[in-house]
Amino acid sequence: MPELPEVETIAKQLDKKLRGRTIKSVELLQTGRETPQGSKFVKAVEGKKIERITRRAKLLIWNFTDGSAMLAHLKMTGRFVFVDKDYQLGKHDRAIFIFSGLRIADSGLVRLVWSDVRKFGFVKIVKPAELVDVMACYGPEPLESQAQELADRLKSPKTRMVKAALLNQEVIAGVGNIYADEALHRAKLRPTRRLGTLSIEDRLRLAKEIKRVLCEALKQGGTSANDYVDASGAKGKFLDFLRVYGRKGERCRECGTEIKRITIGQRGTHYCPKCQI
DNA sequence: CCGAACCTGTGT
DNA sequence: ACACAGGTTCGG
Repeated sequence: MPELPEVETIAKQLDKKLRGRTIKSVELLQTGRETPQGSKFVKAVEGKKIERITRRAKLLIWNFTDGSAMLAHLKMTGRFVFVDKDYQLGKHDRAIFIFSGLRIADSGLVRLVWSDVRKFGFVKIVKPAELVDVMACYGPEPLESQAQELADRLKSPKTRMVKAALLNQEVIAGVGNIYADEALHRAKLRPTRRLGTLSIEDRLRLAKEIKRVLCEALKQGGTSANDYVDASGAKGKFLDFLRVYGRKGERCRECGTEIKRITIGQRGTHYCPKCQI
């Protein structure tokens, strides 16, 4: 589900609410997607003080004051949502985190629920050294990099389709299926184009559009195409601004041509056959 | 490189 | 019944 704008939105909300707090207790409702497993996980997180909560690629990073961290990947349907004391447990809830210092008077939000319908997501406790490795294994952060640096990442392998390259987190971090399609439309490039066929201008234009679309989506709190909600349970508002994603059969907002849908790397891929060459 | 796998839910 | 869903990893 969430890509960079959605994960960033959640990271900021969690950071604002939880920075400086201590994880008082954790209730594991369903085991199997946490590391270490079961009671070891509970033992590893309880009592940890949160220094700050950040994002790298599509990973949420809960930095603890002792240098260790909890990584959380939401994959397709993962959620972190603040709930009040009257919250009724849902079928797909995996854990509830309770934080010290949070009172009912604090806008009534006392607990954070981690849920995940499809169970692809995970949380993992890592030591400082492993955290360094994880941070280094991804490509550059698009919102913190110059367009030229991103453009340079899109040179090779020459035979790779540009859409596939955009989905590879080692090339550029945080771009997923929605924003790959949207950036390619804005840059007027077919998703099937091979990297080797892109001119210097093409790559720079694409890099700029990647930055632009991610920035605009972030301002709208991300895109709720299916299940996505932020930590307050609210949907993202960028859906209304999408130009191709999920618009198969509808008219291109630029030229009126019918939006096509093809499959690249087992992912639905949307584009305008007239605007995108 | 491609397809399958991990899962559940929803829409046609 | 079948296609499809914001992701990633693994095997062939």
